[in-house]
Amino acid sequence: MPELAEVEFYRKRWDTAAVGEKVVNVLTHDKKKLLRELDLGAFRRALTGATLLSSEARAKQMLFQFSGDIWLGIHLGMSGELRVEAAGYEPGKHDHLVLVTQRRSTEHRSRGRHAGAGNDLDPIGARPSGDEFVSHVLVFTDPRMFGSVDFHIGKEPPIWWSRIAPGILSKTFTVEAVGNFLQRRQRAPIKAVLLMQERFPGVGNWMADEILWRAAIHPARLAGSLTPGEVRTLWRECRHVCRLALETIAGHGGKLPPDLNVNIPDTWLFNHRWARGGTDPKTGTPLEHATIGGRTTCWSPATQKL
DNA sequence: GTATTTGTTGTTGC
DNA sequence: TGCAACAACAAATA
Repeated sequence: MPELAEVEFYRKRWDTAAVGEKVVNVLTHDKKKLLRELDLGAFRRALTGATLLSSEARAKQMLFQFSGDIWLGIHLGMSGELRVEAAGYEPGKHDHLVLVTQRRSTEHRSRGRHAGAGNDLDPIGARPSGDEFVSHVLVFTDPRMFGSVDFHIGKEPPIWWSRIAPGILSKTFTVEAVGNFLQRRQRAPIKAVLLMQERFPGVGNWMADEILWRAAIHPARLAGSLTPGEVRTLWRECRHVCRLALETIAGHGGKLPPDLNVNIPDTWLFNHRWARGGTDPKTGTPLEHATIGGRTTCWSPATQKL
């Protein structure tokens, strides 16, 4: 599931629950894939006792900063999720990384931009009922194991973090930059080009379809065939969809109901694209599906023409 | 049993 | 060289 806004949603979940808390236990399994790059011993030793200071999401990646110059990077892959469980949670089959965190229930949390939010952020902390400690279990679960975990020690964030392309909502994401990129990829279908993270960081399969649908551009059009007007519309809808998705999906302080779709309006393609016999919410006409750029693609033939 | 899946990387060939 | 297409990764779900 996780694209730009879902990643931000999951980041907030961990951040909201556990910034200011100290890691008291690190549980891992699966050495083969997700944690393949890691020295598990060093990883557990370093993280145990470290306090979660802050976190950030960029594109589809997250970076959690801990005390002691420790950084934890997470990519959710195709099926990854971050959850927060109560103390005593028993990790399941696909819980590949589990951090047990703790703080004194009397401690005040100083937490940067969340300062002043207080205990009401934390349903467990809100009722300490005499307990000395508040505890959370941070779970990274990923059945398909396309995700990855990176561990880094240093004053600066890891190098891969700084190499993530500037966001679509940043100033460097200009019409010109988009136009130039589309020219370089002129022989590829626009759908495939929108999935390229070096220019459209955070855009995944459903966001690409949503953008093209709103821009009224057929996903199989070759990138080089777009008129200057279409390039401008595409640029605008990239920004629009990113902004809307972040507001709608990630804009609730990590407290959305578990079903991420719940607050997404019917006016989005998102809510119609998977249904068999789904219809375009703007025109009521049937949607079409095909594999374009190697991925399942949904579009509205009534408004997106070849 | 078959086909499908919201991501990324490495390989192959143009 | 640069770009485009595709297989592979793994496991759940329909």
